[in-house]
Amino acid sequence: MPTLRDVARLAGVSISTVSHVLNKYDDINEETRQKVLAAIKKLDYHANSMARGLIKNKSSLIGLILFGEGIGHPFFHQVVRGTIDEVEKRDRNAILSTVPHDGYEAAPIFRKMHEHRLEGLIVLGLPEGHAAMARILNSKIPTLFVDAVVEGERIGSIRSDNFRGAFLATDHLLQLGHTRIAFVNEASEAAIFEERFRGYLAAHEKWGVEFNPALYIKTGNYRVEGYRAARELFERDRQVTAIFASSDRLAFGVMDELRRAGLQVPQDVSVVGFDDIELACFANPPLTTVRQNGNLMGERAAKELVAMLEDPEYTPAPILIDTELMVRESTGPVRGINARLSSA
Amino acid sequence: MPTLRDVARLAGVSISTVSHVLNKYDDINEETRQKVLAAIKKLDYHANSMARGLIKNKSSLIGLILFGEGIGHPFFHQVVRGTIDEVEKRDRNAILSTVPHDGYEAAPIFRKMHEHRLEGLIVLGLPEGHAAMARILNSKIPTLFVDAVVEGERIGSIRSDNFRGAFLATDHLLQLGHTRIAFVNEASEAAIFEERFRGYLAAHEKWGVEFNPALYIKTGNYRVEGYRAARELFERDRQVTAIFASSDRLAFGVMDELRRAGLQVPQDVSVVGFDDIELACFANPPLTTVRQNGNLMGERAAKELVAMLEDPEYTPAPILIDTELMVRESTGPVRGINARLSSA
DNA sequence: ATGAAAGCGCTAACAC
DNA sequence: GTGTTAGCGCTTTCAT
Repeated sequence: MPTLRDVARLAGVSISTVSHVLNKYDDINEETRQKVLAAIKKLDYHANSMARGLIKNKSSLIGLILFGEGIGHPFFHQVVRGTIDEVEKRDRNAILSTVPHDGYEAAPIFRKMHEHRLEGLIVLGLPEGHAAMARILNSKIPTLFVDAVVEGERIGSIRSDNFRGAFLATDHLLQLGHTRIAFVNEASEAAIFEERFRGYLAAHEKWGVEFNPALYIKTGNYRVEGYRAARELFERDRQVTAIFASSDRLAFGVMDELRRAGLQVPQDVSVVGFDDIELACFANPPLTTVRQNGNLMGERAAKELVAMLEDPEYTPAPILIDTELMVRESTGPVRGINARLSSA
Repeated sequence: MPTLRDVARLAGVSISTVSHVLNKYDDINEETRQKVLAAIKKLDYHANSMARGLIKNKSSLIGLILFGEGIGHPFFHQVVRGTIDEVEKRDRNAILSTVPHDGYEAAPIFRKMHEHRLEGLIVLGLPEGHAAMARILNSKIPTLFVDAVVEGERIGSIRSDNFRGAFLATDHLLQLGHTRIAFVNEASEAAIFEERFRGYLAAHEKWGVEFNPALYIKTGNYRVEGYRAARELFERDRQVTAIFASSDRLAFGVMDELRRAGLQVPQDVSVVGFDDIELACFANPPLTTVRQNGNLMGERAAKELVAMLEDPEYTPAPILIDTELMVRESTGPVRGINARLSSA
């Protein structure tokens, strides 16, 4: 690979002149500039970012750390895509790392994070209370957390308006006349699920419908767990007419069980999800769900992180991204299902 | 951030002694070594990989370039995950880049690839004949192509055994008594789709069933296109009893249309997909499909690429990953559907 | 407007 | 065993 020296030699100028041309200083004679440019082109010269980074003490590298399922989670890959594209636009690069599960040895990631002098971090899916949190905060690297509520200097966070999303979903069901609305929530300490629960509660309050604890189930985040949750639900209370799940995946699991039990959606039971993953509109029936704009979240995350990097004084306030209820065909007006259930 | 110098000063030794400790040379007195290690720990020292890379002329960075849908494609994120994990194990880092579509200005990516002195490239979803191919080959950077057949020095490629997968799928249908088996194939110049077509043909030949060109449809890679393809198929020939789609997504689209037309799967029409994405087993009915082991492909890709980086003489032969037919409930024995169709 | 030279943090060849 | 030193490719004063 050619170096500055080679370019300088070919152009018949000094090394620093070439550097000035490269860095667009305006103190170079146009003629000289052209000579240099020609040499650069001829040699197919590309500045060595390691040398540049070494002297400027900047790597231009941003770490994208995915905890848990990460990229496998249908919602996260929207975020990842949004992030990557934005990071690239801002002339930086994203280094991807995954921390599959809690027990996983995350130390190598932190080592690399320091060795490569990552300028900033974007963190997805970090479970509340995970040991990594302290290490990240401790690193003093500007970080943007997606879907986690963290505050601190040079720390940003972004999440959907989960409260409003869940409120909208529940309100929609109440409006359709449902009063026995179950909520299948992901059992995680993460604030976002707590927020969704509060939205569910708030809608009940608005309509003066009392919350029935038997209708609240906490579970995992896989489809089968939605399936099992629905089963347990019907064991607890056979009169449920609507189920709100805290993710589309869980909602699909719920529908699996409903189908197995011979119940029709939405005639017998209405179902609402959360996320609006690609599949939601292809489900049978198409799923009514709360849309999270993952791409936008990824973009904003990258944008705010880069803003922090470019202004050492800046710490963004927590960012809330609008959610939107997508009404499709898995929800309908309440209808008695008692007859069918008791004869089943 | 502390430097080698700081460590050396604190430990009361020279800079090169510290370097030797770091690089695990065995010519250091144990006592000295401990002093140095203590200083490193105390200062929380982390070697600067830019300085190291500069001198060693190695960035330890691998570019993961996603063309088209990339990460959004349900099959690719398995591959991405496999790649990332393996790359990390081998003490390198993956830089992610996306080239959303053909018209997209890919130049910045190539610039960065050179500036960061990427040691190797893993390329996913590069369409046949894309302009980027020449630039990649031209860069002389060792590259591993996933799902593309490319040969060249320091170039590797990996793909599923598409021929066998398609053969197995078609053979399965023929064995069930189907003879009018449509094939909905992604219309791409990519060799992998050609291979699947050949597998389809080969199974026909094995059973002495003649290929009917009217039953072969080329289309896009989105679900709606599977939907439309199925529609066109029935306009061409109402006696189709089985449909093989070149991706699960297309298969889902096909099933959408079947459902709309009031046809039962598999009683009226059998459907087989390709990929075995997470969703396949949750479809209704669960989809019979050809499994591609994306994770394994990602891992192998990373492994082979790193092998190339570590041995400058090595160029791997094209790699074929086994495919497997997952028989689920979307396929069943033939049954006449003529009656239903003509009365429809 | 251009060049000489110092030095970013590290490795490696060579002294001692 | 340990230290000295040159230099990786670049940016950046500071001269001229």
